Amino acid sequence: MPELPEVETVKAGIAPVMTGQLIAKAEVNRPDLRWPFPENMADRLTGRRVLGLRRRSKYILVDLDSAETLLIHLGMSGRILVSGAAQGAFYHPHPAPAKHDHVVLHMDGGARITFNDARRFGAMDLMPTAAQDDHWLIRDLGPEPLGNAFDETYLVARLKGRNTPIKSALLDQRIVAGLGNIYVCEVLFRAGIDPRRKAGQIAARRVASLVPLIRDVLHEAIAAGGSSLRDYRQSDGELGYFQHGFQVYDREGAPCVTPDCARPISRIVQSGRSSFFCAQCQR
DNA sequence: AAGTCTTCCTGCGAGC
DNA sequence: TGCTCGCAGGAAGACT
Repeated sequence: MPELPEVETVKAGIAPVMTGQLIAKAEVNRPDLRWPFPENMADRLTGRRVLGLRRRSKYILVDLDSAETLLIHLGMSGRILVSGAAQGAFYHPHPAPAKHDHVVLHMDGGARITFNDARRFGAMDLMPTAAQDDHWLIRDLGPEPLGNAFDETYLVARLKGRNTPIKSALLDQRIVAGLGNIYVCEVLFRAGIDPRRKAGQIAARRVASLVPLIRDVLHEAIAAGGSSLRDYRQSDGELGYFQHGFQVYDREGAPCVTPDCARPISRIVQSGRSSFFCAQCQR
C-alpha cells in the first residue's frame, strides 16, 4: 500500500475539493472491498457535507456533518483520483469509468472522487466521529511517527526485550503507525542497522537514532509527493518522486550507495516481506 | 504471549 | 506471441 507519505499526499490532494462541499451522490459499485461496506453506505454519504479530512496512520478520515466519519484505507493497490476540478494549475476532466472503480463520490460542485482498487485489499467504513478512537482498526495503533508521542524514550522502552527482528518491529503498527516495507528498509539503511537484528538487543543509543531518521525519511517522501511504484499515483494522477531517492528498496544486486562500499544490495525475506539492505554497511 | 505464516485479490514483468 | 510463475506498498487471523 501506499505508506504514510503516500496517504498524506492523497489526503492533501483530495482535501481542497472535498472540504466544505456536499456529496451530491455516492456511487457504490460493489458490496465490499476487503470487508463488507457498512450498511446503507451510499445513503449515509449522499447529501452529507464534508467538514474536513485527517490522516491517522495509513487511514484517511473524512468527517461528515452527520456526526459520522468515513474511514478509507488504500490497501496495497488503492488509488483515489480527483476529476472535474482544478488541482493547482491543472484541470482534470472526468475520465471514462475504469475497471475497479468501486466507489465514486460526486461532489455538488461537479468534482468526482474515484476510489479504484484492483486487489481490493482496501477498506471503507463509517463510524461515529465521537467514537473514532474506539474503531477496531484504529484503537490498537501506536503513535504517529511524526507526532510528539513518538520519541526516543518511547521507542527504546517499546522495543526493550523484544525478540523479533527490528524490521518486523518497525512494521508492527502497534509500535509505530504508518511505516511500511519501503520506508522501514530505507530507515534501517540510514541507521546502519541490519534488519535481522533482534529489536531488544540493539544498543539504546542506536534505537534512539532511528527516531529522527524515521522523521527525516517520511518528511522527505512527503515533500517528494510519495513514491510511485506500480499502482500508486497522487490524486491528480501525477507520479510521486521519492522512488528516485531509494537507497536500498528494490535495488537487489545494485551497488550500495555508500562511498567506497559498492557492495551489491541484498534481498532476504522476513515474515513474508522482502528486506533490502547492505550487508556491509548495516550491522 | 510473542513471533511467524497464510490469506485475501488482480496485474505485471521475467523467463521460457 | 503466449503461457506460467513469482512477486507486489497491508495487515488480520490462524498458526506454532
